[in-house]
Amino acid sequence: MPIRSLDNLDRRILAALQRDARLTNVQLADEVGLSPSPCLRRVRRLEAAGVIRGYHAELGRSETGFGLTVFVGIKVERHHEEQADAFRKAVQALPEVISAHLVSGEADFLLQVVVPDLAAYESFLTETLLRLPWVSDIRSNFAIQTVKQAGPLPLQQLSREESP
Amino acid sequence: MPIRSLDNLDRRILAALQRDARLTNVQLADEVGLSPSPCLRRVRRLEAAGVIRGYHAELGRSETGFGLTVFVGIKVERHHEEQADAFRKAVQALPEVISAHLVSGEADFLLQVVVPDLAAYESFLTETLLRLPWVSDIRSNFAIQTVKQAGPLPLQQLSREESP
DNA sequence: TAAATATTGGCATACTTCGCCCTTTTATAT
DNA sequence: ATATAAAAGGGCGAAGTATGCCAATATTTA
Repeated sequence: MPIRSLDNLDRRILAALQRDARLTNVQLADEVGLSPSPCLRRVRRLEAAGVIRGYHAELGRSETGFGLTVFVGIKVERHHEEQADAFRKAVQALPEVISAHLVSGEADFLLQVVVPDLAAYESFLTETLLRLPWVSDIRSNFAIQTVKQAGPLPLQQLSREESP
Repeated sequence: MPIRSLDNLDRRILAALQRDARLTNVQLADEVGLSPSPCLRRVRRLEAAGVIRGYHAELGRSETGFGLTVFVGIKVERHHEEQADAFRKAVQALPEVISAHLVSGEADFLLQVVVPDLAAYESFLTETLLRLPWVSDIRSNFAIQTVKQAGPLPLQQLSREESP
């Protein structure tokens, strides 16, 4: 599907939709300098190619009752592939975990967890995380202050020569 | 502005828009069981109250040329408030940093950085991060695999009694 | 340079948004 | 209980939007 890479118009479309996913196609077309028809076709193509993975409302965490964000480093016992896979699936299924990565360094996995408060985190830690199999160590790092959140991918940093 | 807290309809609206921010108001109204008018009024109210902070396209990272995600722990020299503030502003202004939190634990700040590749990260590290004032230690944790990304806030976990 | 291919723009129809106003429900005070 | 006030829901219509189709234009390839 993704036959060619992104040209300048694509990047401008992506940047605009990343900033405001509810732009009408007419507004978007106007902003990037196309008429609505080709603009919409490009958007559909980007969606089909997996460049655009979805459109999401960004919600205020404290406003929605998630007062606490915790970054959790988890070490697992030297993983055979099977175990690692089971662990990943288990983590993926936890609603409180909003992002999770296998990482290099101190921890094996780095999770971002959102909960209403410390009490909720305590339950989650003891009743869920600590009960996951193969977990050998857990370090909880509490977010004290949010400096930046949900920043856009810096498309303008890409070399301007992706599609000559 | 936020006079009352979220009722069940609000939560269903938020959940729907978090899943798909491009739902038409008619679709959304249908999904939550309202007619379009009151539905739109609720959405506008949620926006005005800061519960909905924006609508964003989620982009594929590798598809857009950001092959490398790095979680960076930064220690700063014992901070007076002024320094901490300057540091926060500096970090906020870096496009490569898509999220940043002041955290408890090992590091003082935890940054999520996206770059095209290791070469780009090397430049960013040496030319930007290491030149920030008051930095005493930097640990780079490379994302090897993404287990979950941009998960929705788990609204269904909230006690169903926020607004009786 | 010609043909093939991809991309753009215009147009028309169906659908959507959103202000206005009325009805219904819920809360408050006797 | 009942009256009253306040809040929320629903209907309607004008203006704006989405999107398929087709012709015109630009780009690539042989």
